[in-house]
Parts: sequence; C-alpha cells; structure tokens
Amino acid sequence: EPKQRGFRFRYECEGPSHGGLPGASSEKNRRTYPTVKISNYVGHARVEVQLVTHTDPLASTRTAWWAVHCTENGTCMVDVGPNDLTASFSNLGILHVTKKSASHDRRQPINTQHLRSTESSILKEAKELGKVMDLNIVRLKFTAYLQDSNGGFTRALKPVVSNAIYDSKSPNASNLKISRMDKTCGTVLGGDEIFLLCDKVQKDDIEIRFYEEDEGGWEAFGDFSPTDVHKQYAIVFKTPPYHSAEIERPVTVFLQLKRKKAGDSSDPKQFTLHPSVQGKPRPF
Amino acid sequence: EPKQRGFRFRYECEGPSHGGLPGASSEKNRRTYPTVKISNYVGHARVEVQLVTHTDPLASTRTAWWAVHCTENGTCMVDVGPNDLTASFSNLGILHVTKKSASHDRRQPINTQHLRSTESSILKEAKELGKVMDLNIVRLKFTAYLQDSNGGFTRALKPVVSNAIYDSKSPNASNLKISRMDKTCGTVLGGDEIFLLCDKVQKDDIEIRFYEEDEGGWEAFGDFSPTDVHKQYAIVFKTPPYHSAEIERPVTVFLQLKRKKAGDSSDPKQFTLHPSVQGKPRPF
DNA sequence: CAATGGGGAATCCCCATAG
DNA sequence: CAATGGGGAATCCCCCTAG
Repeated sequence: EPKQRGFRFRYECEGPSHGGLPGASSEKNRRTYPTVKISNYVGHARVEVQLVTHTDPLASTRTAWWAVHCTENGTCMVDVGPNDLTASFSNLGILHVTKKSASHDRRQPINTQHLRSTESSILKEAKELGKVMDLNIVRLKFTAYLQDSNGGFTRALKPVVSNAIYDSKSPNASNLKISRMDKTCGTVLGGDEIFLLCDKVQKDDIEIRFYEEDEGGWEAFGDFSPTDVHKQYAIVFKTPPYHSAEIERPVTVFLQLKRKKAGDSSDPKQFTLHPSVQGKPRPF
Repeated sequence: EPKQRGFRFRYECEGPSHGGLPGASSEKNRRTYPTVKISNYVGHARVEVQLVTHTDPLASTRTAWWAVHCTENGTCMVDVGPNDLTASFSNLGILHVTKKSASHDRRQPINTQHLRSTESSILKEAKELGKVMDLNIVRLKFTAYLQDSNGGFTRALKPVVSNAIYDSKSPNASNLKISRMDKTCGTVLGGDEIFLLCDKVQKDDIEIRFYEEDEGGWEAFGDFSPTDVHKQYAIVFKTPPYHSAEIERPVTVFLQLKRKKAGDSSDPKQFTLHPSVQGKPRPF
C-alpha cells in the first residue's frame, strides 16, 4: 500500500526524480515502497500498475489525468518470480496533467464544424469532471499477468486497487501542521486568545480540536471564525473551557488542527490548563 | 502622475476591466487618473501613452512586455484642445505578458536551423532581461503631437515620463500591511516576543521598525531571523529596548514593516512601552 | 554532481461586493 | 447584469541539503 498523504504530485515541467511514492509504512531511514504479492502461485508473472480515479477505481482511466513514471520508456511493470512473487515499485511518480494538455489528449471528432466551441466545451467538461472526481486523489491499480503455455503474460488476474493517495500540494489534502503558538498554557475557564502559526489550511474547512487522551475522551474546539484565519497560515482563536473548572493542579491536554471534511488532523501539541486564579470569580 | 503602488497588473487571461490605473492623488471617493497637460499652447493636440521600462525610460519599449488597454481597438491616445489641453487617461490597464508569449513576440529568424534551441535560448534571454529590468516596474511615457498646417498630428513634443509604477501583486512591491499583533505593549527593556500577522513579505527583505515621531527620532528594529518569518505572512520577533530605561510612565511609540531594499513601509501601529516593573532589576 | 524535498514566484481562475 | 477589487488555486521554477 502507498502512503496516503504527504506525497506531492508533480507537473511534467518539474522534471523527473523528485522522489518516488513511498509505502504506507515508510520511515525516514527505512524506506519502503508500494508492493503487491501474488499468492498461491509459483512461476513467472508480470505485474503492471495503473493510476485510476479515487471514486470509480475499477472502471476508469479513460482520461489519463496522471501518468506514472517508473521506467525510462514509460511502461510501468515489473516481472517477478519464479519464487518470490513480491513486486515492489520503488520509483513511482505521479504526474499532474494540466487542464490544457488534458483537453488535447482527448481524441476529438476533428471534422466537426465547431472549431471554437470545442475548446471551451472541453474546458467546461473538465471542470464538471473535476467536481465529481477530485483530480488530486488517485489510487494505484495493480494487475498481475501469469504466463500462459507459450510463455506470454496473458492470463490476467483480478486487479487490486490501493487505498487513496492525496496530492500533498493540493490545498485540501496537504499535511496539517502546527508550527508555533504564542502561548502553550491558559486557564481552565477558556477564553484565552492564542495566535497559532500553521501550514496551509482552508479557512472554511479547519477546526482546532482540544482533547484528552483517556477513553471517555473530553474534546472541545477552539473558538474562531473564518476571518480569524490569516492568509491560510495563521489562526487567532480562543481556547474552549475545560470540562471541569474544579481542578486543583494544572492539567495537560492536547490540541490539533483537524479538517472538517476529510477528518484528517495534524500532530498534536501540548497545552496546559491552569486552575482559575484564587479569588477570581468564575463567570456564570 | 500615476499612483506608484497598490495597482495590480493583470494577465490577458484575466479579462479586461479590473479597474484603471489611478492617479497619485486618487482617493476612495474622489478618483483621479494619470493626467498630462500641454503648456503654452492653444489648439488641438493628440496625446499618446506608452509603457516603458523602469530603468531605461527614454529609450525602450522594444519588447512589449506590457500592453496598455485603454480603448477597444488597442490604441492609447486622446485628442485634446483647443482650449483645455489636459489629457486624462481614465482606463489604463497594465497587462503582464507571460514569458511564453513574450518569446513568441520576438520576430525570429524563422529559417535558421535551430528549431529546439531557439526556444530555450529565448527563455534564457528573457531571464537575463528579467534580471536587469524588473518586469514588475514600469513607467508611462506620454508623447504629445501638435497639429501641423495640414491638420495632421505630426509635430511631436518631447515625451514626458511618469514616476515608476509597481505591480502590487509582485512579491517585492506589494503593499506592506500589519493586520494583527498578539500584544500591543511591552516593557521599556525590550525582549518581549510578539506574533505579528501581515500581508505577504519576503523573509530576507523585511524589517520591523520601531520609532518615535519627534524629530531627533529614535528608531530601533525588531529582533528576528528569516526563519522567524512564517510562510511570508507572519513574523515572530522580539521588541527592541527603548533608548532610555528610565521612564516614569508609559510611552507610546510606533512600529511598521519596512522593506530593506525598496525602503517602503506599512502604515504604522501603536505600541506602548511600560516602565520596567518595580523591583525587577535591569539586566546589565 | 544528481536525487530528494520543499519554498515561493508567476500565472490563472473565480468569488464577493457595489453600482 | 458588468465593473471593480481581491483571495486563493493551479502551475511552474528554482534553491537547499544530503548523499
């Protein structure tokens, strides 16, 4: 399985070799790659990868919105066997196809009379498509071919489809990250104003989640409006009140950025809640 | 004269009509436009505008990096006179020409044998040019033509060139602006950490200037490094010490963003310095 | 020096608001 | 509805660091 997030799709103009798609369990020092294994078989086999859309994985590649670059000649397959039937793809790149070139790709009925209208209608179509199938999410589709009696790889097995891969440069799928906060503590009553610096977020699809780790889990959300999100890179918010104002000593909780729609979240940061100051009355 | 900053150059693809270049003294409600007046003359005249480069105003327009769009047909001139010889240009737009189309513009020796090499060499040339003459700065060049005895506008006067106009979308010429700070006061000793949210800045060409208004003017700079500039939209810095630690009551000073190279600055924000707390020793 | 990874510039697209 | 003004997405370019 490939890693779902954190990999950046590239445009052709960016050149090859910006690193291959890592495997789901890939680590800094121990890199792994998307891998498939053919079970219950001994012999030679050929495994091919294709990119398919996020939503309709089994059917479509009808428009090649992306192209996989693994070998020089553009084909994406490896031969395996006869003993180890594990195919590992170590240099998969995912290429963005631009809207413009995408429209050229389609075979047009060249001889029809609409010369101008084609172009705009294609753009419109592309836009429609873009709405349904997010171009920034793809899956890998592996197809294995076993050798037939003539030695040709013709006996196709049922393809398997990977989990979804999100373009890390796409604003709705980039890695969420809190890089800095002006305070890391506040009072149990909430209402403390915090300046938080982060990687790119979308002002209408982000929330700041406070939580405690134990089961039963308390959670609450930072208080801010879209206008408090500054240029996608900073958020000014107020802390939520803790579930209980009656604490004797400081409590440490966590906060993280979280996308409302996709549900993915950033690494957490610690935040310390202090008891409300002696003599300062709670608001009621 | 045109306004120097705050006007955005547009690409052709953005369509016409995103507002015309305002005059230097243009206000929200009282719009003015770049205007020239022919002195010491009575009669009809024609005034033409052209865009010229920032650095070499009198000579060049040799490559039309920008195009002025004022009338439908692309010509940019107005006829004035016979009494009022003031020409006002109310709908000047400045078009960005993309690098790609810029290279097409040049008349190529089509029949030479370098088919591939031309393109890359043109790009290289464009890049070279870009280094010397900043494509995001232009000037207007007005040329007036008086009527000759046949009624033709042939008697050109000496052209006049406007001040420089900076593309407000260009990162090194955009409007500087402080939009929010997490504190607006600190101590006279300095060293207070401030989170400041701002419009786009360049981490290597920005400083935070504290100053007092009176002549003799104290000034000092916020302490931060390029890595403290977060994604061009926020700066975490430490306040500088005031010129005197011996103050009895709070002092209000100003701070502003300031570009090191161009020297332009943002509107100031107030900042209040409090006396060092009773009993807290000054560091020495 | 090429591979890897990432910041930000140049280009493009489209939305909100006031006439 | 078109003019105006502006935010941000899609595309592209290039620098840094570690091998």
